[in-house]
Amino acid sequence: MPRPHTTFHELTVGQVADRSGVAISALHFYERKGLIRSTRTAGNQRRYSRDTLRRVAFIRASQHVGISLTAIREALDQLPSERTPTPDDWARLSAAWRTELDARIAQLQALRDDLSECIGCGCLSLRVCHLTNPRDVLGREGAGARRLLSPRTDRVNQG
Amino acid sequence: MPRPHTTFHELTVGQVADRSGVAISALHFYERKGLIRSTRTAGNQRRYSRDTLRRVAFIRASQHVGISLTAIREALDQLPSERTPTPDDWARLSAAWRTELDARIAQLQALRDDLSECIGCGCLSLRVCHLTNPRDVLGREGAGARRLLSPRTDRVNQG
DNA sequence: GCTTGACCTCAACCATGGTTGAGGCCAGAG
DNA sequence: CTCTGGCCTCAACCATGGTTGAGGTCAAGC
Repeated sequence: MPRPHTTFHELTVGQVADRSGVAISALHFYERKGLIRSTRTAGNQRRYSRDTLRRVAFIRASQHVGISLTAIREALDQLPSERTPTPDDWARLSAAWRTELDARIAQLQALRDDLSECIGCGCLSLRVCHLTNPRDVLGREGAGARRLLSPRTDRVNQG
Repeated sequence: MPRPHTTFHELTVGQVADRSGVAISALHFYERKGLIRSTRTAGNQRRYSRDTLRRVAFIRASQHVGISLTAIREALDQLPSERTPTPDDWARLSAAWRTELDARIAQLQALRDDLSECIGCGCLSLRVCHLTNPRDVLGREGAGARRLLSPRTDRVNQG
């Protein structure tokens, strides 16, 4: 079984796929969309640096929270491009995501509370109900958050 | 301006669109997907009963929470088919949705808390972190929840 | 009886987030 | 030196949630 040659610090696409639990096709897709990067061997094969595993984990985690790839890409673009991100760099991103999450949780809670009122009055339909009059719910997420949680095949990170 | 003839209890698709803030094309789409129903006039035009406004409001509200049309349809299928749903019928649905919402909020909170830990340790990537090891996050939502909140054009229910 | 606007159907198209398959290259092992 | 597994590209396809446009009908009003 001819296995591709790699140095200690490089991973093939297959290795990243195995270790991250993400399909090769998805990795290609993420690369096309600018979420991850690779170098190429003389034979035109992709090689990923180890921190790609972190990036992929970050991508998946973020998707779980309902964030679009575009938004995730924008977040990742904040990472330093010319050095390997430090734990501190990741911590900054995580902190930003926490804020995101707090906001989303607050929205859901507001919705839930409105819904409770609606249960009381049976009004779930018109003008009275905040739920159905959501001009005050906050900002712009665009389309594309495909799932809130739990995609069909989830086993990110075996190792 | 020839306006379609309607009785007091029937609404044209245009009226439903205006009052619900949902595009006519979306109403057609919902009907194809079985989320709403209409009768037809002799001239083959749709007529909606008034509780369609409630249904549409329910659909939009549910979409805001990230629930797919398929799931919404299944919920609506629980409504009595041969009589107009009562406030109580709607209350039962709303209660079910509240449970849904509670679960989603709990998920997001768990994710957020994991994330906070990750910030502490800078681990956001591998095996250690619950966030990236989500085999325990709960159930099956399938694909398709397109947005968590706030679509681009939100003005449901003017009247 | 013609115009006009609201409505109809059906097919094509858009974006997101991917997967699948065809056809081909590269490299290590026998 | 060939076989084979892993990788490559590119195009097509899938689902969700719709929108857009072409071409045609229906009915109120002048």
